Amino acid sequence: MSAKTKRTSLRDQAKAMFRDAILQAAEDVFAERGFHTARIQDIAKRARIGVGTVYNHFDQKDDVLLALLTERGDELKAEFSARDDDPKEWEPRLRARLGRLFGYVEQHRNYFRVACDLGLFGPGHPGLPLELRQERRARFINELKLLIEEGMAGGQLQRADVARISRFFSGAVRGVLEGAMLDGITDLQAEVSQVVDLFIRAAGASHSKGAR
Amino acid sequence: MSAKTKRTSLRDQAKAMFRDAILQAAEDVFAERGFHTARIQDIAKRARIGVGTVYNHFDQKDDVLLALLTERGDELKAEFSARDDDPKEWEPRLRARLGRLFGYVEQHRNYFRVACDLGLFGPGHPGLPLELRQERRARFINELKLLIEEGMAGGQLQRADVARISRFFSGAVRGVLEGAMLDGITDLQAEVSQVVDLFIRAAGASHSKGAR
Amino acid sequence: MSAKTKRTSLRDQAKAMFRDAILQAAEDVFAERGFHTARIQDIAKRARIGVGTVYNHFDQKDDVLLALLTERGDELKAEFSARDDDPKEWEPRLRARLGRLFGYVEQHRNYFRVACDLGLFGPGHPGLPLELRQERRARFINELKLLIEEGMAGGQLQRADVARISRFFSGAVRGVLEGAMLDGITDLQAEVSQVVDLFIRAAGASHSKGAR
Amino acid sequence: MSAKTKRTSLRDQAKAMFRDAILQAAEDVFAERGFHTARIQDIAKRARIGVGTVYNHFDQKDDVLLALLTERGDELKAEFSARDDDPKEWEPRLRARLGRLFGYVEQHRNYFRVACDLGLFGPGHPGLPLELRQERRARFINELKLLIEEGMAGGQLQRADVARISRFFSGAVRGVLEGAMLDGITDLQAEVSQVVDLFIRAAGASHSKGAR
DNA sequence: CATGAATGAGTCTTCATTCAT
DNA sequence: GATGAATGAAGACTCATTCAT
Repeated sequence: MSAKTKRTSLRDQAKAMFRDAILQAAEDVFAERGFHTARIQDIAKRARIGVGTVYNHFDQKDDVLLALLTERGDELKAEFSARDDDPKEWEPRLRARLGRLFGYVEQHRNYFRVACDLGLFGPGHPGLPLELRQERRARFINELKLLIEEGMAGGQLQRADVARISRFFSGAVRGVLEGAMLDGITDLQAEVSQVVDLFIRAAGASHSKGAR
Repeated sequence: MSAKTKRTSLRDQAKAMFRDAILQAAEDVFAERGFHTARIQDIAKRARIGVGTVYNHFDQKDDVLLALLTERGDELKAEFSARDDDPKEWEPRLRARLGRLFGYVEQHRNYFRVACDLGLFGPGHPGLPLELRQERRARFINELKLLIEEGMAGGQLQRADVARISRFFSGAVRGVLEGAMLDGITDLQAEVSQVVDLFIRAAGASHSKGAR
Repeated sequence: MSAKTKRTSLRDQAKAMFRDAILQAAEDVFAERGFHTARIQDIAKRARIGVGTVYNHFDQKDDVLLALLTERGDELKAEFSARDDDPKEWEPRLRARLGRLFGYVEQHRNYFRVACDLGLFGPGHPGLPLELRQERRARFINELKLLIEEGMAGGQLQRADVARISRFFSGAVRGVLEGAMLDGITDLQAEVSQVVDLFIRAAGASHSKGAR
Repeated sequence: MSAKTKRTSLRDQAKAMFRDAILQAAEDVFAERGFHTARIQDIAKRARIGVGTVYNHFDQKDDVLLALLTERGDELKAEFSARDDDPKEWEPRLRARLGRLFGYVEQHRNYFRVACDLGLFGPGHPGLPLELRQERRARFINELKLLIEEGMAGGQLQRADVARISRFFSGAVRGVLEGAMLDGITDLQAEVSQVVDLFIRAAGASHSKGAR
């Protein structure tokens, strides 16, 4: 049984390796050429495998993108999610969580470019499964809304329309990340504190400002 | 000669009408289906003309997009540009200019969606003429940078890294516009004042805050 | 209006010519290589047109076959159908109708081969729309059954299980046609009388035999 | 040596079992989906083995079909062939031999469908090795021709063009078998006597008819 | 020898572009 | 200049075949 288990395990490992290689290659190719312009052949070549192999792991081109957005998106969300060892105070917690988010983006720039293009923040490129586009955006924005609501409930942020604030803030985050990468800035971490500072001053409660 | 001039003029008018119809149709179709997914035939059908006619006015599909982004982009930029009758004070001037920007977007939602997708703010969808993407973004961002620099020079904004601030602010503007449209908000004008308020509080000089 | 009518008519004519050329080419190519082995490219080349043109007239490969079987099948059935100037007597009528059928097959050998392959008589090649296969066969067999029933009602044929007789006879007809063509016989018409003679002797009423 | 012989024998048995399972699966799958539409994978799955195993027993897909047609065809021919204990009289002998043929078809319906499709009687589906198609047909038709010639020589059948008669009769046999199966008739044996009766009346010598 | 994942040649189908009317 | 059918290059996807385990 041990032998069989081991063999199966090896197969699964190999399978996972191919799958990962495909996703990694897709990440790069999609980022470079865009989803529609990218050819399966390009992905296969980048992954140093045959075209058919891609189809052994994914039913269609769309599914490669879907898997990429879903899996990397899960990781991204996991980074941004609250953790037990996060600071108790709201503002430091925001800094910590956003720091992890920026860190993940720094490590997965190509995924981030693709995800932005495909609707992580905004409406996303049409001509793609609508449900996918909406679900992607909702997950990130909702997480952000909850965080903002916490801030308002805790008195760190002024009471205001949460949807409005989160549109403003999520946009700012996107602008900072995309802009920084476009401007050739490599240390995204360094941008975190500025974004948080600006946001706190923008939406923070008055006494918070007075404290400065 | 007068007759000839007149006839030529009529021809030009007719020509311009076709051209406009094509651009309008392209705007709608690109917004609905995305540039790559949209077919020339779709645009022609929407414009109620033949495919060949599109090619009488544009050399290739890319050029339709190029013209759309260039011409609507010029209009957008014109709206956002400073005007003689703008308020002299910096903050009211920002409100006025941003108000016109939001107004234009409200009137040309489809163009805005396409432009966002193609690089008005960010890197834009790859697989398109790079020069176009960069030029688009640059024009808007530069205008914004100038405005921000004015604010810093005039003391209305804290001295800071202009590029950073403009990445933050341009992103926020995009987030508010795209988000509001996604959330079904029809009166974009109503969002202007909130965006400016948040921005002023975020980046404004201390006495500015105190003044509130 | 006349001009427009004329032009439309010309266009329609041209359209029909392309369509016919495609069907004719398909008939030949399908007969030579079989439906599955035939490539759209082969059909296009045989018709001296571009691949895309095939798709301007038919949605998919299947539809070319469908149109071929339907249209030629209609013609075939029309030949076999009763006509006003057919002899009143049953047996001469059978000879006349079968004669026309054989004549049509002689003129459209390739269609006949394809149709046989695809279910004119039998179950037809699987992997094709089932409804199509069944409908094709039914049309011919039903016509034959009616004719046989007439013969029984009129006393020219012995009373018997119509389905059985028609299976026997339709098979014989197929065997004679396919076999004759395989054996290199060019004058199919000459086979008609033998088939009818055999059939009459096989299934004819006793007095019919006695008459001989 | 005995041990080795035995072991080899077991191996051969096992090998034969795989081979048979593949042919049986192929028979079913080809009948259901048609040769071209059937995938090796389908056959392997139906045989509950791996794809590679199919290739351990057959060089290519074509060879599976070839073996199927050859081996089942041999069995079919063996059934139809004359046997020592066949009746001495020609007509009863025909009944006996055709009875065994129908019996074999009843037991191997799927093979029969495939064989019909691929040229047991007629030209068969093109796009396959021509030699195979012709050889298949020839074997059955020749056997039939010999039988018919015997009948003519013995005076049971009218003197006539053997090729013509055999085209008629082989077609009728095919029509009865395929038609009966299509019409859902399970007892093919019951059809034998009717086919023979019809054929004898059609082609039998006059006194033969009178004898009835 | 069984296995099934890897492979890439082969096809259908789409759609930007051309051009005769 | 408008039109829309013709065109063929390009790309997604399939599946027979190979081969490492």
